[in-house]
Amino acid sequence: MAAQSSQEQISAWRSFLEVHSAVIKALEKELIEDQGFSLTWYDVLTHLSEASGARMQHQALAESLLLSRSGVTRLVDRMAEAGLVCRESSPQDRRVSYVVMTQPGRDALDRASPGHMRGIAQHFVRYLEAGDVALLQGFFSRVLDGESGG
Amino acid sequence: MAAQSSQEQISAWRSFLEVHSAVIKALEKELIEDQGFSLTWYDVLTHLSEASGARMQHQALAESLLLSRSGVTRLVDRMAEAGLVCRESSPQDRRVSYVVMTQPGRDALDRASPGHMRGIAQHFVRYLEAGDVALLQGFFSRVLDGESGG
DNA sequence: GATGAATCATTGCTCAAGCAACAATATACG
DNA sequence: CGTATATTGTTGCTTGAGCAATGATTCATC
Repeated sequence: MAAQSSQEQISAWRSFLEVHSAVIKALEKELIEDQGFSLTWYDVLTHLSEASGARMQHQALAESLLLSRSGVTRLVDRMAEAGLVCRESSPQDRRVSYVVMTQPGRDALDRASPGHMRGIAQHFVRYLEAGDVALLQGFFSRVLDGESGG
Repeated sequence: MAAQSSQEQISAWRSFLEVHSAVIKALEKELIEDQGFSLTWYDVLTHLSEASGARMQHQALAESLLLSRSGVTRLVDRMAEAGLVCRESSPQDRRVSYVVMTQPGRDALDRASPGHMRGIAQHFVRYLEAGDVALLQGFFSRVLDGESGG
């Protein structure tokens, strides 16, 4: 690794940023045009749909979404007003309140999913060549392992 | 490519997002602690330092930074107030105003750069293994080529 | 040369997110 | 038990960004 040009590595980092920005903007635009909600909302619905009972604590949701707790509070406010989720307080611990996906939330996710998956395929996955996936996953895993622990 | 699991590809996309978030947050935190300004400011200074005459039109800066023009207007407002850049109107075309890096801006970039490069190395580059850079660059280039044109 | 269309930067407004402070509740420890 | 500490979600405040509308200027076409 030491022999590689630092220039190229920095350039890879910059490209990483550009790719992220370009792809995110394309996906967000499509999602909003098609379904009227943002990638963040989609993310919430996805995480809820994968959670047991379609419910998560605010805290856990914040960690999953890489958002602050206050951010999640307001995010859930908006999504609850739109009817996609609702809150339920826990009987065991009266501090916590769960975010629960409603049926309209499930419907919204089902409606949005195919198009969004197509978007990911079109703006990201289609540029992957044979072997890229494994290598990317390896790299990403190393980063996430390393960064989560410090 | 068609034979690859769609599941794995989506997973790669998700990891991409997580990596971006984790690394950006780490770098931003370090930069603010060390120098008191954000990644966006750093980006502005970098782009200016690479431009001929250390000057760019708002328009060009917006495109480079992948930001809106109004965003750039306010961004430059703040950076000008901090003394890192200043504006100069063009005599040829009186609509355009250039953003010019000041000496304090150059100094700030020089102070920030080594630490930031170290940060990129530590949070991103160090996880690259032999061959990763070329392959990543290939992939990123394909994405950027494809996405810029449509 | 004059008039309509396009381009550039700015401004008003809104929105989404973070931080710090807070209130309510739970846990630990004497 | 009772008190100190920690945790959970919320709120006030600030910040940074985008969209749409605006004003100033340039370009194009007649």
